[in-house]
Amino acid sequence: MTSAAEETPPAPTPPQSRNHLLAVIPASEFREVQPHLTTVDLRAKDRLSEPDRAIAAVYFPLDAVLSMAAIDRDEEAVEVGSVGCEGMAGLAVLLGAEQSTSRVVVQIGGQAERMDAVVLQREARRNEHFRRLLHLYVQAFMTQIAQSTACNRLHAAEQRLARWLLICRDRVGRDEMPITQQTMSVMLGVRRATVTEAASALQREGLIRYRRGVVAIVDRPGLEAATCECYGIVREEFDRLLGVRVG
Amino acid sequence: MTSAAEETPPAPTPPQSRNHLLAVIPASEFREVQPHLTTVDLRAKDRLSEPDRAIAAVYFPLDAVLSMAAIDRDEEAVEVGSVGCEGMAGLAVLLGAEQSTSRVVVQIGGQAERMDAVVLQREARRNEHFRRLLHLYVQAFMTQIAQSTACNRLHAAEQRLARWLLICRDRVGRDEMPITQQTMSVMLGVRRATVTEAASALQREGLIRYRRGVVAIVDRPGLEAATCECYGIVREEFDRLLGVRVG
DNA sequence: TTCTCTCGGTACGGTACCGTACTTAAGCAT
DNA sequence: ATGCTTAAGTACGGTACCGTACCGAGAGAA
Repeated sequence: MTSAAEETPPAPTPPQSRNHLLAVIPASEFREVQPHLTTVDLRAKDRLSEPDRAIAAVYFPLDAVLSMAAIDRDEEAVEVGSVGCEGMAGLAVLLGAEQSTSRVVVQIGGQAERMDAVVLQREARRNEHFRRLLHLYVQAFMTQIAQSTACNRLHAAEQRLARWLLICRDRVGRDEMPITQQTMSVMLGVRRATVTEAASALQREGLIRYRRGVVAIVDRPGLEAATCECYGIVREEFDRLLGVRVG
Repeated sequence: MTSAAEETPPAPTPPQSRNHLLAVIPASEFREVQPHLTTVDLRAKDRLSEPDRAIAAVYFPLDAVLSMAAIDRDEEAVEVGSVGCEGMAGLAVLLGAEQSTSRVVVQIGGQAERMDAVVLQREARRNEHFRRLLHLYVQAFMTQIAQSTACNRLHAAEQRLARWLLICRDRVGRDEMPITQQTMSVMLGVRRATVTEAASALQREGLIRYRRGVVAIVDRPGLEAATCECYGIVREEFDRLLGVRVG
């Protein structure tokens, strides 16, 4: 979205999709997949799949951000990974499982392409590039979860909040994000009061700015310096595997 | 290993392999895969793959237990998942990535079947059941990591130690395990002193017994009651996906 | 306007850890 | 036996969280 479209020469072709996975498969395969995609509007807090219930469809976010969360039986949830325009939610379907133990919720509302679960399985079988790309995404997503496992054990709340904000920013593609401290506290697995303390520290350092229900990143390099290496490790791995140039 | 083998009728056929993934694929496919397997002896602390280095081979443990660990750049490691006779180490290869950001170390020495990385890719392509099974294992392994992400955030060291011991026991198939508190502290991402405290609490409660370098589970149901639900959630998911009846 | 609801700031005691460091003891080799 | 190496127990002050609770303020609705 450049502000002066007529100055820059037109891109060779406009991307097939705002979702990166759909954008980079060959045009011939995209044409096979496209008829099975439905663009849907997702609202924050919508639940797209529940633990131990069949997954009806997979989602390729365009500008929505989804969150995969593991839950305790008392509904206590912690985010294990997030999905934006770089990926797809519903990997269990791809891997031949019809359900998973985690929940997918919409974290930031927006659009996504929806595809029926059985259609995904069929298309992944038929289209080699699509299948390969999705498999690489599985590996990238595992990297994300694995790093969070370590991060949750080793790093302080302020660092993890900084990481979470950076990840979210990359997914959503904007510096300003509609999100409450309550939501962040659930994602990070800490008290809301801890988020307040960490967020006000980051604001005091001039890295973010926030008001009721909205957080904005004002100094991205500074925020990257304030977070742990987990952010960079995962980001580089996404880049290496998928060539995603997010953010 | 029953003590009176002559009393029980012989099993219909002896299993193809002590590794569950290799055991349950059809005989015809196993015959294709078998020539590419090499049984190797692994010693504790051996490293089978390193972050950001090409993965040369995948491993199907027979009685060894492997550990996948995410690492901080200061060599600080935390376990993100473990692999025993129910699984395979080297999933990145299966998914088309030639490396991953984590390290695989031998946690408990023993035997494993080794298969060349490129051979695995070829065999997975050729043998449908093998491929499907491995994909289900990827999903199960992701579940394991995801649950650890939450567990590391929500549960106390004593519960997590109990869970770790149960998982390890299931993998190794024996109640007595050669493992030091130092090792456990790294796996759990806590101080050794914290492991000492948690382990002596479990011993005081009569759930485990240990001496220098060896831990034994003496009351498995009790230990299951002492751990968090994460253990059961992951175990049930392995069972559901792979029909693994471990332990 | 005012009402209501949700969001964010703050406080207070409690605790489960942490880093560090020293001691004791087990197992092994000489 | 003797020593050496490594595992495990213990201690002590410090801190980053926790649970809970209350309060003020922003924002949309009446």
